[in-house]
This record gives sequence, structure tokens and C-alpha cells, in this order.
Amino acid sequence: MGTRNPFEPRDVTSRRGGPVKAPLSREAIVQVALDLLTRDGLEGMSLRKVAAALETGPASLYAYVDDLRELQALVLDRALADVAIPKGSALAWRGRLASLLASYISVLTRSPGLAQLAMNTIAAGPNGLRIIEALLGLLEEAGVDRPTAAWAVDLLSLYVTAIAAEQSHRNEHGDPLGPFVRMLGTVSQRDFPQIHASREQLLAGEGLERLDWAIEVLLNGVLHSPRAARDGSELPAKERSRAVAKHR
Amino acid sequence: MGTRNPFEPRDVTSRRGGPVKAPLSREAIVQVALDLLTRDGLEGMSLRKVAAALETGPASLYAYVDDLRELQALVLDRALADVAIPKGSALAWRGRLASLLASYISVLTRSPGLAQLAMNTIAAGPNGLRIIEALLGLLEEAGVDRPTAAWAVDLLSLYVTAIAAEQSHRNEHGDPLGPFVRMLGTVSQRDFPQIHASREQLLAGEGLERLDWAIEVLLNGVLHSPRAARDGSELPAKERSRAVAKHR
DNA sequence: ACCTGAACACCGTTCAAGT
DNA sequence: ACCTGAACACCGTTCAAGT
Repeated sequence: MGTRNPFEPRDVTSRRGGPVKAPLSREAIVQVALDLLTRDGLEGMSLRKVAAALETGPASLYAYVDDLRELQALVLDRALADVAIPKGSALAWRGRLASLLASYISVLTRSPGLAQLAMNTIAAGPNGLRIIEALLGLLEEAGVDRPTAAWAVDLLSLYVTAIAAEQSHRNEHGDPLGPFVRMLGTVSQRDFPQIHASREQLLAGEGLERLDWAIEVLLNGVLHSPRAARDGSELPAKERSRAVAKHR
Repeated sequence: MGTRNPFEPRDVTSRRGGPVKAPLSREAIVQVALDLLTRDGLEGMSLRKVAAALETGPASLYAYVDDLRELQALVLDRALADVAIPKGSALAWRGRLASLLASYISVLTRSPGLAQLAMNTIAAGPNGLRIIEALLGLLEEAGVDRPTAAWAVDLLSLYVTAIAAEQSHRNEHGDPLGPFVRMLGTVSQRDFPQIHASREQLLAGEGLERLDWAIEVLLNGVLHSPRAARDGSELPAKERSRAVAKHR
């Protein structure tokens, strides 16, 4: 690069007739970063590449963003804006909860690397809050007591994020269970009888079928494990039946 | 480095009187890598640093290891050797299952970065297999049908890995919920009434207490969501009661 | 205040060359 | 076959200097 030819117009026109040069704002940086993440995955979203896409040097970004970590948090929250929160009560709470979780997974899976990013980032942005708020509301509607609901939000979002991370890791890394399948094929019946007997079952099922089942497990588990009652007897029948009876 | 002084003895003695130079074997590489991971976290376990610790260049490692990914998988399996698998039947299945999961978490949390590594690596090594085998056995003992048990293994290990990753991420990054707590303090009652009302509950509880509760949720959920019965009626009472009655 | 080039201290991986 | 130095193509971040 060195010296620049002074006669060459300095990006007076954008390729698409847009504004003169990239305006370089926090929003523009986050948008370009999300685009890169969606196109090229987590590795493709480096500060240097974002800067290059904005036709500037990497140092320029530090005027708008403290850190790579901060940029990642901003990108995550931007992406979470697309999570659909079921409105009204067309569906019962269980259907709305399942559909919210499904939308969250679908957003995280849409951009490769976004789920991995979500695993390492606390989603404390406005869109993350919207989702937490909705989860708490739906659990209350389900009759789950508040202490249980609070922890359940943590459990549900962590698990669902982990599922998405696992899925997109497989998609991204062209690693469709490769080593795992090979391992299952060669596992010895002597040393690992249980695994041997469960070979097909371990691989059975579409991703979506397994996801539906997992969400059912989590919801059933939450309904059957109220915290409020744990202090009392081992079988808190009254408290539990209240939550369980609501939808079963 | 350039030229080496030919009079200087070429590492004839190790610092601790050990063998002459590091023998450079696959095992030695994995061991050093695990040591680095335990001491310095995920970032500290680079091929270059492992090579430096073995007093060689990074290129030398490629004779024993295909890839950074392969090294990571080997390190993970090596670490999983420490997971304690409850023997005999001193405890009921539920106690042994909980203690196996707790041991798994404790191993993953012991070395910072190990859990993150586990999130991105399929644990198909011998020690990973030992754990899967034990989980399948315990679930069978619990009366869970085989198709359900197979998927449950996936669910349990994924969730528990995610918990460990979250915990050690907080520990490692000196990020003890910092931004999340700050966010909870400033969240507006108007916009997010549910979050506002659940502020204390969202933060309440020791890590271990929450972990115990989460494991209870997962086990209760698995017991109440048998796959074998899903084809039939919505309320597969017979199948379910068989599994549930076993321990409740 | 915003922007920048250059540098610093790192990465994983490859490759030709040595033994 | 094993090992190596050097190079290649990258990183995030800092900093003095410009406007």
C-alpha cells in the first residue's frame, strides 16, 4: 500500500451507488461482522477482516468497540433480534414455549459459528432480555413457581444453546459425526456391551425429532422438579401436582 | 537462534535428572499439552507452546499428531481418565448416576478450558466410551428403555458439558457474571416486568445447588418422557409408570 | 475526536532440507 | 522415519503520528 496515488478518487462512489465510503459507525461494524459470520463462520469474523470489509485498518475499529469480545456480544444480540416471540395465546403455553425455543435454535443455527459465540458470551443485550422475559412469562403461565422458573430459564437457554452449538459445529466442520460413527462401528461387544447393543439407537432419529424430544424432557423435568417444595418432604405431591396438572 | 555453539552440551541432562532430552512421543506431547491446559487454559495450549515446552520447534509435533484438533481430542480423552465411575451397587442407580455426572463435571472444571474443548470435540476415545457405557448401564438399571436411554446419554452429556463450560468460562475469564449482574440491576420494571420480579431468584443459589437441581430435572424429565411409548397414546401410563415407579 | 500505518507478539501449518 | 529452521498467511492489540 505505502503511498496512495492522489489522482485516484478515494472511494467517491460505493460499488452499489451507496453512500460515499463506509460511514464507519458502530452499527455498520456490527452489521458487517454479522454478515461475515453468516458467510464464513466464526473464523471469518476477525477484526482484521471486518476492517478490510469496511476498507480501513484494524486499528480504526477500536474507536467504536473496546474489544473483539464486545463486538461478539453486539453481533450476538443483533442476531437474536430475529428470534420470534409467540404473541397472544393462540397456542397453549407449551406450544408457545416450544416454538420460542425452536426459533432461538433456528436463529443460532442459521449463521455458522453464532451458536459457538453464544456459548462464550453472556447474552445481556436488549434482545437477549426479550427472550428471557418471554421465557419467564411462559413458565409462569405454566404454573411454575418463580424460583423454579428463574433457574429453568438458565437451564433451558443453556441446553438449547448447547444443542445449536453442537449442530452447527457438525455442519460447519464437515464433521457429520464422522469419527463417532466410525467408533461405533468398531466398538467391541466385550468391552462395551451397552454401547454395542445401543449402536443403532445412538444414531437414530432426525435432528428435529431429537430436539423435540429433548425439549419435552426439559419441560417435563422442570414441571416435576419444583424448587419451592424441595425443603419439605421427598414427595411434594401437592405443589408438584399443581404444576403438572396444568398441562398433561 | 541461528548457529548453535557446538561446545555447549545439547541438553545432556534434564533439569530434574530425568531422561536425556524429552523423548518426544505421542504420550509425552499429550501430557505436556494437558499440563499447559491445566496451568494456562485453552489459549495456553498452542502447538507452539507445547513444542517450546518440549524444547523443539512446532513442526516436530506433526510427526506424532495430525492436527491441533487431534491433539485436543487426545488431551480430552486423557483428562477423562480421571472421571470416577461408581462401582458395585452401594448406592441406588440415581445416586450413582448423579455422582458420575458430578465427577465428570469436576474433571472438566479442574482444567480451565477443558470444558470448552469438550464442547468442540467428540469424545470418541476409550475414556469417553467408558463413560457412555456406564451411563447406558445406569439408565438401564433405572428401567429406561433402550431407545430413550440412547438419546438420554446424548442429552445428559451435552448438558453437563455445557454447564462445565459455562462455569469454567466464568472462572477463567474473571467474568463472574459481571455484565449480567450489572444488567439485572438496571433492567426496567416497565419493559421487563418478569425479569425485574425475578432478579434475586435469577442469581440465587450456589453453583452446586443449581447443578444438583439441574441433574434432578434432567433425570425426572427422562423418566417422564419415554420414547418407546410416544407412538401410542399421549399418556403412555403403563410404560411410564414402570420407569417412574422404580425410584420415586 | 476520529482515523491510520506500522509494529509487537503471537497463531497453525507447510515445506525443503537435513540426519 | 524422524526432526528441523524458515517461511507463509494469518491473528488481536497498542501506539505514536496525523487530521
